[in-house]
Amino acid sequence: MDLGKRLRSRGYRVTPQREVIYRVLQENEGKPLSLDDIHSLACEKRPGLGLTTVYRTLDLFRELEVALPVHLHGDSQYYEINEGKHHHHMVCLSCGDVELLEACLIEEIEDIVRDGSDFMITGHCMSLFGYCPDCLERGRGKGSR
Amino acid sequence: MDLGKRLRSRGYRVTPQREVIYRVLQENEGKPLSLDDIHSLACEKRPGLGLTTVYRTLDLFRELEVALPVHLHGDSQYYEINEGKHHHHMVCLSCGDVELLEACLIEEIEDIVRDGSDFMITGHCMSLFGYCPDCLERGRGKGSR
DNA sequence: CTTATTGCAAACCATTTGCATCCGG
DNA sequence: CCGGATGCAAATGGTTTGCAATAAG
Repeated sequence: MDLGKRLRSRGYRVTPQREVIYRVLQENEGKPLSLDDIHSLACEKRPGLGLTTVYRTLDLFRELEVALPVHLHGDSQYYEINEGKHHHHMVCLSCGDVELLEACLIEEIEDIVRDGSDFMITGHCMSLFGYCPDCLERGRGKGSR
Repeated sequence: MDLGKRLRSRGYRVTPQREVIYRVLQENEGKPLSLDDIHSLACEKRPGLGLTTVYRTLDLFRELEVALPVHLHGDSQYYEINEGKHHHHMVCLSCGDVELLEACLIEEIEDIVRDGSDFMITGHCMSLFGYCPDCLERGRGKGSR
């Protein structure tokens, strides 16, 4: 599970940029990061690291399944480190906070699909939207946009 | 449930462009369309209809909940008409075909969330990925990208 | 008539590409 | 050394904005 091995075994090189970006993902396990987030955080550790490198490194990490793309509401792409623990996300519509949800009903869903169609399911994505406890408490539960 | 009423009651005007775009969505119920899809189809009915108008009209339709944004794999935004029938999608990774899935386990998921967190769930999205019966038959079930 | 709507062209901006330089192995 | 990786600058392409002309009510 060490980055160097994973890179070398596929013929890729181990560079400080890749290590820094990996570290950023590791240190934010459970918190999906946008490419800009990753860039800023990586720049703190290695000033001058180019945004282009972040884009290219995340394409690579996704290919190697070192990182997983996360689909949240909105346009921008988020990533998080792949620790092999499947989970979903709950996104607060008020503050944008993301909470993890370890439960997953994919097996039940696959059963339903199997009974109703010949589709072969190989993957899925799911996100929940709502309001986090903090925002509910502060009365930002509904009206807010 | 007529478009004219829905528009006028909110102070918007009924234009041929909006009617054409609405008709395109109606005629493709169950098939998520990209903005370009909508534009091409709308242009068949009304040549010269601008792409900008498609963007603006879908923002409006989304606001009025006449259309719903659909999150599939990939980058582009898809839309489908909102007929009030909640459902999800199964996307074929080989041919891109989209099949509807009327089943939804949101209530079960909400139960799980309620037991494990104080998050208040108000919405969700889910998509399944895999291979459609046709592609499986043609042996495009796995290896293909 | 009044003003929302449209369509065009220009502006925007996130992402990608080309390329000279750099550096991992 | 050699070829992959990086960072910059330029190109790209989808989406948005400004604005004059058009048309809904």
